[in-house]
Amino acid sequence: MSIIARRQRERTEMRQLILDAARSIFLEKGYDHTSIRTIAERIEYSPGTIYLYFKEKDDIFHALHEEGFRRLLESMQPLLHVQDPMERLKAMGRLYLDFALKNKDFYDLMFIMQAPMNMEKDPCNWEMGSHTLDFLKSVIRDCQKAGYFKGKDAEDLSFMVWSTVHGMAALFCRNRCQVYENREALDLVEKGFTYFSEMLERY
Amino acid sequence: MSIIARRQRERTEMRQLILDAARSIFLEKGYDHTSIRTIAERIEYSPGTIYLYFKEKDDIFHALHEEGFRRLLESMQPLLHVQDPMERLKAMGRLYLDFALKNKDFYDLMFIMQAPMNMEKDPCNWEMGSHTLDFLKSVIRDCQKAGYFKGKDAEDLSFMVWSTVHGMAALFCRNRCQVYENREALDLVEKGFTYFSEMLERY
DNA sequence: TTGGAAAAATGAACACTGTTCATTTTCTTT
DNA sequence: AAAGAAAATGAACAGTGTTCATTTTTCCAA
Repeated sequence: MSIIARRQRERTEMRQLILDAARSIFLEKGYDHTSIRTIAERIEYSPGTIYLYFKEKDDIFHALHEEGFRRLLESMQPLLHVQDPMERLKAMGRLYLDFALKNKDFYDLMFIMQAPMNMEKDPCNWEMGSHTLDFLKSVIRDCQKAGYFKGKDAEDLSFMVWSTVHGMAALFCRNRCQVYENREALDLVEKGFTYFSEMLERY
Repeated sequence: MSIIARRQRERTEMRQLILDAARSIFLEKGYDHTSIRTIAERIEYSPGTIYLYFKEKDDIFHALHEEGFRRLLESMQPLLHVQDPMERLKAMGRLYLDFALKNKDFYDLMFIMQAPMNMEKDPCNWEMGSHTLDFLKSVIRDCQKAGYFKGKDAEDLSFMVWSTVHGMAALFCRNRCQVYENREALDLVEKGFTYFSEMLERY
């Protein structure tokens, strides 16, 4: 019996080996400019071997997509210690932006990259995404119970809030902040989010 | 003399022929999945011919990038007839979003795609982009003169406003609205923008 | 310990990509 | 019609994702 167990273990180890190499190269060169051959070379295996562990290149992408969502969820943990709903909402925005700025390439992978966005193939991540979104909606509803956002629809509001932080993250990730000459991108995001927080609080 | 003139004319006609074909295929299959050979085949020329009119594939991208910015600027024309600054700001957001939703692929090309974002190569579009941004800032300053956004920095505010509409457009373009199951993406954007407009007005 | 089955890894091959360039075709002028 | 210039060609190169017949390694029973 122990042999099957070892086989299984070695299999997941090999998968992880590929994923680690792939992530490192993706984050360096981008998804499109990373070839299977390069990944294979990095781990000192032949290109064909990769296909024994992943059906296609997209599968590697999806595995990393999943890792990104796990990291995002983890980074949201501090929210559990914030009681006041509006403070919690603002903290959530901050943590989300922090994640994006500090994990630029993971963020790109998760929310910007043009990848096969089909629920069939990536049910786990859709679930994690949905959970995060559900959490956002519930925080917004808590705010409403506390007197904010009277008469607004929580779902529509959640989309607007998400759009704003995503917008900043996306402009940052794809270097569009450069149109603001002589301005530090990080500073723009910082100030922009501060204003948005104030707006939310007064809405 | 007339022959040189015709030569010149034929040259720009050929460029346009290539651009039209390229745009049509880009918008259908996306930049990465459009090959030079496909474009050549569409216009019934050999692949090599393309390279007599464009140094490389990226050059075609940049030409379309420019066309996109021309279209965006054009679609902003109605703003000249809106006097009230806050109405003008809201109208600007609407027109921007309309442009993004109706020209999904142009928008993607202009604001999302990971393309060589270097000012040296694309000075014209950086200029157009800067102008659009300058206009946004000036509208915001007009709002401030009318009593809105007291004590805020116009540039930082412009970044926040841009981020929000861009965020919606980007989530739309890259199919991330799908996490909202049973919701029409266009409806989310519509409601989201309405809320954002209200927030702006009260800020 | 050895034979053979099963699992794992290989790398050549296929059809595709962007790009280059010697060759051929077409046009223009003398 | 001949010579020269401009335009178009398509084969070739080095790269891509992916497949699969072949080889190597691992395993267990005899």
